[in-house]
Amino acid sequence: MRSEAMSTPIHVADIAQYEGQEVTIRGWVYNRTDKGKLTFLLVRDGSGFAQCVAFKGDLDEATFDAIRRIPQESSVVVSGTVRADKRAPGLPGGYEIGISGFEVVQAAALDYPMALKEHGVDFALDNRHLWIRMPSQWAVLRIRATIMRAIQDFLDGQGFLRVDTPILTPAAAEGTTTLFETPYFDEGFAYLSQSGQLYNEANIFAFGKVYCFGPTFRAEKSKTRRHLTEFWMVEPEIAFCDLDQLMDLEEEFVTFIVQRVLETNRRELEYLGRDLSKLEAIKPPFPRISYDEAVQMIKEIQAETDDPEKKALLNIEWGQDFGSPHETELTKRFDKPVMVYGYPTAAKAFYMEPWPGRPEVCKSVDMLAPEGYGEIIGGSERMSDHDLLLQRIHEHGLPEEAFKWYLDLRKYGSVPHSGFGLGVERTVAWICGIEHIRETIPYPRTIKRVYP
RNA sequence: UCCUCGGUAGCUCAAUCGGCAGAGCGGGCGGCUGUUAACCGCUAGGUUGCAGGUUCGAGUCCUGCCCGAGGAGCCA
Repeated sequence: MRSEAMSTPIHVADIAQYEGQEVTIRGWVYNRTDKGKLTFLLVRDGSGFAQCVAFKGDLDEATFDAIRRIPQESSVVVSGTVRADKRAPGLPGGYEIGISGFEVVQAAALDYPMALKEHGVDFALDNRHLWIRMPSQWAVLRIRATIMRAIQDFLDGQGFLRVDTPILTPAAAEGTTTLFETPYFDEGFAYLSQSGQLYNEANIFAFGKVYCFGPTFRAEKSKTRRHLTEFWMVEPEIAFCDLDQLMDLEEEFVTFIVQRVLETNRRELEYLGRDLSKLEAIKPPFPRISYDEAVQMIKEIQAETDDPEKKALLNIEWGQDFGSPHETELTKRFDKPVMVYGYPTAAKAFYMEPWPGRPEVCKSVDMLAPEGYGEIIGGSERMSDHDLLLQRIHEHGLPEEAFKWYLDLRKYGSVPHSGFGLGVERTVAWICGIEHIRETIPYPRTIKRVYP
């Protein structure tokens, strides 16, 4: 056995740079295949997966025997010579290590529960702490990290200042959604934030362009593949910005994120089987259609549908918000995210600016991802007039006292301003092309799950 | 909260009309120099979600309950 000190410690991701050299990797045995006098170990080290090959004739008996018996997921230190071989699986793959030295850090217990095949969702999630070792989950979470980074790089590069907003907040800001409640000393109760937007609006008057980026909580009993009770949202807010400028920003932002993932994680996308051409097509301009046009399109789609069940689901009258079936059918007509603007005022939050000359419509915009992934962005131009905002607060039955500071923003130098929120997990699901949003966050929280 | 589907070995699933509880993977033992979730032989492994009921006999039929899934509503 050659001394480990003689070989270079490397990360599997860089394996191609070391062809012909003696190297050492430290990691875990993802899979083992025995073949007579030959044993293949697929070893992962966090940066990638590399095949290591042991040939009985090259090793002393004790070492070969140790390799042959090493249980799946054991932690190991492997040294050997890197060689190119087209047959070698792995990520990146195409290179393998001919084993000359082998050291066991810990032999894993034999009852490792994750098989190298499909698992039911419930079992996989019960074992999420182990599931993340699988290459599919590893790929998704690496792409998620790229997206988190791209979000910050884009906004920082555009002159936005990250200003953090509180997670513990006073009573419901919008009064529409159910919030998680927690006892708060002598103050009664505090609530986990569902949005940093109202604080962002205060922050732009100090910093111009800001964003907040953090976890968000919704206590709604939503049981779908698009919902989590804890999810991440980035919310930019911009002073002196109208709805058109907001849509310009949104499409540049989403394009930047998608292109960054294509540059950084091509390998991961390919492993996931993502159709890269669909992502490469994501470039401005994105289609922009009014709510009025969208309703018209949905009615046309409904008329063309033969399936009576689908026909019923697509029922819509002007004034109603879109449900998931409407969004799905609408986005199937486009190969880029589509921006739907000008929703009915009654269907949206109280703080949205009315459409000039059409008070029944407001200056809101939702961005719907293609391929049926649904809404990834909700945004609007915010109401800038103090008296109208106060009227809306009353109309919505909201406590004026709680909004005193928010109304102040319209007293001391009010300006037209706009902002939006982008849901990170839905964006990850769309870019990765995966079905369940719960695979896009390391430890998903749903109505039925807070473990592990 | 409502609708639909599901719960059988550690995992993924099968079990015909109500008639002996099965397979593959994973584990153990053995074989094979190129495996890609290898393959071949042998082997261990069961409170069929829970509680009742019908029946000579229930994984299967009936009643109630528990748990899970994804869809509606709500939203990102």
